[in-house]
Amino acid sequence: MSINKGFLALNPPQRAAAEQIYGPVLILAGAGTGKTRVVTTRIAGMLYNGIPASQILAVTFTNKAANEMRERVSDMVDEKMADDATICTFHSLCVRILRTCIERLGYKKTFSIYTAGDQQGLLKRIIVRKLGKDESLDPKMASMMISQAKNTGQPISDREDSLINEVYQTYQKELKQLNAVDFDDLLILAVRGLKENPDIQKEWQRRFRFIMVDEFQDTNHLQMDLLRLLVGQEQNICVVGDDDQSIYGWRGADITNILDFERFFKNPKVIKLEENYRSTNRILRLANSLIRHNIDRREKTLWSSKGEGEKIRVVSMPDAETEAEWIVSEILECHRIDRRNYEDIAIQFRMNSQSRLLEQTLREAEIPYKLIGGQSFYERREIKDILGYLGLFLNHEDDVSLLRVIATPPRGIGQGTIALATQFSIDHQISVFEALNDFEFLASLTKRAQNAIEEFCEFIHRYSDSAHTPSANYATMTEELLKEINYPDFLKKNCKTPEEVDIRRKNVAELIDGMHHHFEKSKRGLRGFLDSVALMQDKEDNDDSGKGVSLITMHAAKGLEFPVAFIVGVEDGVLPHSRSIEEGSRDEERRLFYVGITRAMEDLTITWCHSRRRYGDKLPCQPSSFFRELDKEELEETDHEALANVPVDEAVAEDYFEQMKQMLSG
DNA sequence: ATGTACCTCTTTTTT
DNA sequence: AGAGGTACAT
Repeated sequence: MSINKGFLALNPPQRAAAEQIYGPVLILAGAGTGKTRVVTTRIAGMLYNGIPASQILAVTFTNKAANEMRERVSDMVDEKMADDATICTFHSLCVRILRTCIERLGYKKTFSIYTAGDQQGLLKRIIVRKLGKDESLDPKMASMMISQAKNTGQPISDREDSLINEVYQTYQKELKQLNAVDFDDLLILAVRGLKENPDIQKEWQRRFRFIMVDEFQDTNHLQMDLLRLLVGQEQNICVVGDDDQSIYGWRGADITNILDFERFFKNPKVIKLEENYRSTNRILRLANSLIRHNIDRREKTLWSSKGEGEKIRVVSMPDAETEAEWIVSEILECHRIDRRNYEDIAIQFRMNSQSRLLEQTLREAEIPYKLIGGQSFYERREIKDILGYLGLFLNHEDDVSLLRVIATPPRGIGQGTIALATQFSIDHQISVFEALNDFEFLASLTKRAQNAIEEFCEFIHRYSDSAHTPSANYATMTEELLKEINYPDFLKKNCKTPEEVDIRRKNVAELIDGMHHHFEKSKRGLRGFLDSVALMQDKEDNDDSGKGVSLITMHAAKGLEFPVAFIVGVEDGVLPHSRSIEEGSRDEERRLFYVGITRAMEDLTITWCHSRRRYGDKLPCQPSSFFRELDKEELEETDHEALANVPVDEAVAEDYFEQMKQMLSG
């Protein structure tokens, strides 16, 4: 699309938002109101008007969103014109800042980025060391509390001598010794780097004259600090968001950033986008009726010119098994009769564990599906193993990676030896790798263990050398590495089924492919590859490129749209989730449901179950209390019993006949 | 050092 | 019901 056509395609408020490039701008963009179109047209327009791309910064939350934005901008202007614009996530922006100035904060330039998995591994070790085997503190819980403390700047506990506080202190100290930072540190350190070094701050301020932020309702306190440090005198900041879609409060997102935007940036131009281009009016009215029950919000009323549409079906089910089977039969009918593509259909749920049953049922019906979210590609064991090796090559202080790979595959260094090395490293305040290279430590071991360790160290040193050579092809190096440690055999041994071997092999091959690709495309070397991998929490390469029905959490569905949508398991305790009720975040659950509803373009079906398996046994359920808040006018409520007694639809029968004929003639 | 059998805990949501 | 971790046996 050309830039002129781009502007012509915008409605008046959208165009106003795209044309206002100076001063603070707040765009309140309701669901489906074309905010991405506005942002991309805005950037393209700036480029077209001669603003150098290098002065433009657009920040998103996911890599997927960043890539999409870059592509759409490129489509509108001359190729290459957009190349110099910085379009990236908050976290990768911070990495870019830190790779140039982290030494001023007392870290080494070679620092590693720890993912959630690495972080929990470290926390677990600390907790076990402090409390012995019967740890009474869940590492996951600890990581959440630490993240909370880091993001809000509040103390982690009201008591300074509390266990969690001690764990937190130790964790932070050890991270630094490991020459590693976690996700939250990326933000904290970048903010500190800018705050404490006015020269650096000036440099980045000068660099980005125009700043844009997508999904602004998801920003937390630190991200706001970062933005305020980056925005220069001219105050050219434009944020886009929807307070009604703020669903990441549990991760520290601060909804007041958008509700009180004026407090941070004076006299902003506020533009509301309320024309929805996605859904029928029935769907929008249903969504409006629900979200009205939230008090603290910027009033918006979505409308569309898409007509009324069908009523929203609410169906009650005896149990989740029946629910899955019924939805599958609906999907089949939708595909065969209405000639819908499977890609047009999504099943949304509150928690990932709900997907299992749906997956199984879809598989049995031979309907293709893609599971979006779930375990990230980079969290898979085989991938973590390989990345562990590579991370260790670049950062010998990275104990977490070392401990991960030292016995993977086993090489004659057993648990006992590893425990001794860890203890020695703690006693002498050195890394485990240094301990393994320490003469005094080696002398305390059996000859056999000494040999195994010596061989391991030689191996690490050898690969570290080539890993540090910038011109060396790290993809090829990794292939050699895998051959040398005989990883394929190790994989085969550790898989239960041949299919599993196949999947894991494919994953490894995909990783290597990715490395080759990165090596040819990017100049940032192995470190750059590992950085981008660590920040690739979202799963864009994963599954959403495939074909089929989408299985997706409502969180992951934000920003997507589907002609036909199902929301399953809408019961008290699931949506709203029981944990959220305890935490008093019912409003956020309501917004989550709102997000789910507004994904639907034409057809929306909501189901709930009278009973559901939990931890193995069946428990009775109540329909979600949110049903009371929905406008009954837009609903068509039935239960499964009633539906099951309806005779086979004539159209269905006809379709089967048609299929038979095709089979016979084909 | 590796494999097996039992035991535990799990279910929010994820950059 | 399933996964992952631990303990014990080989």
